[in-house]
Amino acid sequence: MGTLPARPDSEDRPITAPTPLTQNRPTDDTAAADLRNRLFFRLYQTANLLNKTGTRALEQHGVTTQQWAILGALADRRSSGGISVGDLTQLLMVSRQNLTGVLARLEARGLIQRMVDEQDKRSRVIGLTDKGRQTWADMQPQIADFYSASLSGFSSADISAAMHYLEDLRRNFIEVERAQGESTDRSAEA
Amino acid sequence: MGTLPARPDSEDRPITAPTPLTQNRPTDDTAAADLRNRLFFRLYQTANLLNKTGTRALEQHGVTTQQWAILGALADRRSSGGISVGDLTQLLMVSRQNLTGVLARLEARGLIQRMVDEQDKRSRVIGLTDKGRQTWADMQPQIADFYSASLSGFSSADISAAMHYLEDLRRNFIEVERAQGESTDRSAEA
DNA sequence: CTAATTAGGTCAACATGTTTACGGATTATT
DNA sequence: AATAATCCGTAAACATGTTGACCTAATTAG
Repeated sequence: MGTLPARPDSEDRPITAPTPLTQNRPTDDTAAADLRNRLFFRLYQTANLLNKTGTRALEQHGVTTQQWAILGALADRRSSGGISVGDLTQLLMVSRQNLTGVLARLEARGLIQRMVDEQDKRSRVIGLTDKGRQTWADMQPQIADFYSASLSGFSSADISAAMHYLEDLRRNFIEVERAQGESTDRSAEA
Repeated sequence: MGTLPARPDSEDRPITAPTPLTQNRPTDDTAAADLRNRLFFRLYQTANLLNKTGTRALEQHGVTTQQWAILGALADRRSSGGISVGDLTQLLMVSRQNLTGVLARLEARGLIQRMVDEQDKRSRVIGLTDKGRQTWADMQPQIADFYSASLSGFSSADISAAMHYLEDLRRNFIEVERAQGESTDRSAEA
């Protein structure tokens, strides 16, 4: 490692430089930009780690974080009747094409099943199989351990506050996504 | 710990068909488990959206969020002499093999260059090319717009607090990762 | 009853991430 | 000097994400 900069350790510093465009003007502007840079970089890093450590925590069940999220959604009481693919894409914030692949893998393993919705025969209702329910139950100890380890030092208030910030961020992202879709004219209808 | 199934969402209803679920009164345990579930699910959703909207925001530059992160790290003043691949993997929290691919793409586009470190000839020093510096400069307006839109409604204190929570979470994840590596004995190191 | 819309599947191309494994060069250790 | 450890590239297999395009079936709007 040696003398090269960029130390992710302890009290690390900004990752991206304050925009060189604004030149050296150590005003509130550059400080604010720096703060924003760090926030998004933290989000990027933390998300990478969530997938890595989360998948490894459930390694013995052969379930990735994405599959974990899907199984969790299906295990929810409110999903007892099953969830349509469309609702799932909106819930997980991923594309339909991507979800098809993950669902195919889960179906191949016998954890979920696809049934035609009798109300709307275009729609497929995704639901847990008995094996899927069993797998979900088996996962709980590892999930609990993962939560405890990952939230070490977090009080209930901390968790609540963190979730609140993430929720606001998510909501803004959704708005950004909507605006981007508009400019590119993807689903112009309103 | 909680033994009830996860509920990725509690506020956004539009998940599935109307399924009234006025059931047993939630104890503190289930409420705590619910809170944790939602936090991690929010993180998962938000990360998905960050990559999606972030990449699209920089679409005109053909730069993804990952490349964005790398260019930002290289543009940092502390990286003026370049960054080693090893430092980059630690900074971005991704594997070396993954980084090789992304760096190859950036190098093919002429945005970065790899040089042999004269101090340690095993090490490659990654640095921005002039074209990379120019691209980074060109990206700044879109980055600023993206930040503004994504952080709409966030005060400086909010950003700071959100970053703090993400940092704590990240630190815990790193600890989890270390523990996982120990148990599986991947990189046995003290 | 046509016509448009919607719900999903599928296929393809691509970028990103993981893992295991091997190899080559260099540096550090004994 | 021989051995070990480190840095990095490469390869393969896999899961995950994106986009675009095309297709089928079913529902809905005219």
